[in-house]
Amino acid sequence: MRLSLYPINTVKETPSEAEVISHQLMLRAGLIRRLAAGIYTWLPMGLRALRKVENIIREEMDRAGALEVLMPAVQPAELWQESGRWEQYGPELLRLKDRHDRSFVIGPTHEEVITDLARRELKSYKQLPANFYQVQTKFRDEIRPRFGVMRGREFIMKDAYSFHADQDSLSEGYAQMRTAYSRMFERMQLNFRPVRADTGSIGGNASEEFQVLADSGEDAIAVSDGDDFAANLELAVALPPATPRAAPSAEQATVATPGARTIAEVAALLQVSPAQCIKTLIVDGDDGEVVALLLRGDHELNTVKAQKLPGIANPLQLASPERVLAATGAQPGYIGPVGLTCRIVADHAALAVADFVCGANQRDAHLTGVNWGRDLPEATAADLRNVVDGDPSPSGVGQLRIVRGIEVGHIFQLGRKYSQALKAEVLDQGGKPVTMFMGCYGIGVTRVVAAAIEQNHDERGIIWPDPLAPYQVLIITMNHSRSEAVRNAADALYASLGEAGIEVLYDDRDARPGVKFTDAELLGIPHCLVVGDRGLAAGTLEYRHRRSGGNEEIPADGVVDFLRSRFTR
RNA sequence: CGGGGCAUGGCGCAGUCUGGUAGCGCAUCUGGUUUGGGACCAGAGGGUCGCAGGUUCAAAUCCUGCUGCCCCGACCA
Repeated sequence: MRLSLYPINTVKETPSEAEVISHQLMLRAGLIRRLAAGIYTWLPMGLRALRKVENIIREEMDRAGALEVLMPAVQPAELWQESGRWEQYGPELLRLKDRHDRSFVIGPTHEEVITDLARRELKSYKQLPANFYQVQTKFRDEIRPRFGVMRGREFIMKDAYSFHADQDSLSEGYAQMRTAYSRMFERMQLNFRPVRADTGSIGGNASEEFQVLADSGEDAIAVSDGDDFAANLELAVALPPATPRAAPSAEQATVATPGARTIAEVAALLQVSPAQCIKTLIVDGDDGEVVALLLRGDHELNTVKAQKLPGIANPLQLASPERVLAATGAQPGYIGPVGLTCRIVADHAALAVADFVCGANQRDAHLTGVNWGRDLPEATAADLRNVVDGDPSPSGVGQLRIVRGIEVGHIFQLGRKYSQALKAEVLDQGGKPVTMFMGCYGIGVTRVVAAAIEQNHDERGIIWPDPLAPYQVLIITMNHSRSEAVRNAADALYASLGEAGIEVLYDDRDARPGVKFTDAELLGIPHCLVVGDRGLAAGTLEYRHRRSGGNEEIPADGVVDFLRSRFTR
């Protein structure tokens, strides 16, 4: 591809709408353009990168034995009514009517369609297991699309669905997909982690997210620095402290703390660390009563964990101030566990504090020197908090670090939720109908491109990993219009690299060197060859490596072999 | 959906408070000089100032309504 024939310009100014780096660079480098909120056109340069991602995914899906299909984006409402999601899905599901007033949806996902296909086509256990996938445009009417293509409303997803006669086969298929996913992201040279995830409302036995690590990521994940353990923050287990609680050394006392309601205020006023305080949260129980949840002052409640406790309302709901007053005799800010009559559940860490500070259950007062067992009964222990940096890893090896990630893939075992709703059955060996087990495996293809940039850039622009680069090599000419020798040499080089099967972008514009170098860095093509009169005289070319910034003179003969030795794929 | 903000040429912005008929940088086009890190000179084109009403002799500017977009929050197989 000759840049002189490429009509789309790069841009110096950062468009004001772009907040994250990948979005800024994608606009500036001319990979995408916005059409409406969360809806983007992929320009040629961006599309080539997108195709690279798609093709790696296809190759690995095929290798894992999956079969590509293409399902419709527009789906009849009846299928969604049959699965129950017509009611459940909410406004994120884009609904529309055709001219006959029949209801349709623009598919945000394809469980219904694929399950419908499976129940029509799959009749016998002998046809199982089967795995169908597609690379296709989805639409989800996100509340707040943002970060460009990272969280768009329309996006391209690879979604795969596997069908099995029993749970064992599903587990096996799931494991295969897990392997395939790891291979894909490794081939893309992304720094990623498979992360244990909450199965959420969908249920099922196992679920993992594939997270590309990046500071701008929307998800917090806990990773061990000692092994490959990684879990979504919602799910990461906080182990009970290894050291036993210290013996009481202070007497319980009531102190006046007028106006101090938060842990930070109380700790500052009393000159203690937040870790010496215990905070008490009153939430609704599932029986009309309230429950007190206790956390160490420096810890945060993990709502997913709390919600799973028996006796707690789901979804988790903080009790109203009136109910708090009725249950404790005090207002939020001055509540403590001493003397409470409601059920009390304490985080392991909260139970490990001696001589702690807590609310006194009366206005403008707190208690100090409080001790479990002596001043109040030992409470029920549970894991209630978010893990924090430095917590021991649940895997038993290493400490946890909290990092941020971009969820690019999600695999999970659906079980029979959809196959039951849509009656997708096959006959087993005994000729009896059995409901199929399903697995579901997604990758946000468009999001992967943004994530790759998020992880691979510098202040000058994109640094494509070799396998994702729109082009492998960029040729830049110096003095293009004036030097016939340069032009001829570069044309010949362009032709020969092309013949060698290398994907080449050729900057043959009549532009100043600075313009070309700056664009080269913005576009991020990994390998660059500079053709100029200087080198031609000596029979050399200048080779530049985008990532390392390296710069070397190489013999013009044997460029192809030289480049191949530098490709990292 | 709640809170905040923005809307002026392709992009980034000024002008709005204090009404007087639109400007800067980048980009684009023409000619010339330049050419190994975003050149310079001269010239040119391009905007019903988001839309609709209203006030006024006069509205980008004041008032009302609407629309779109951005940010924060709630939400997110």
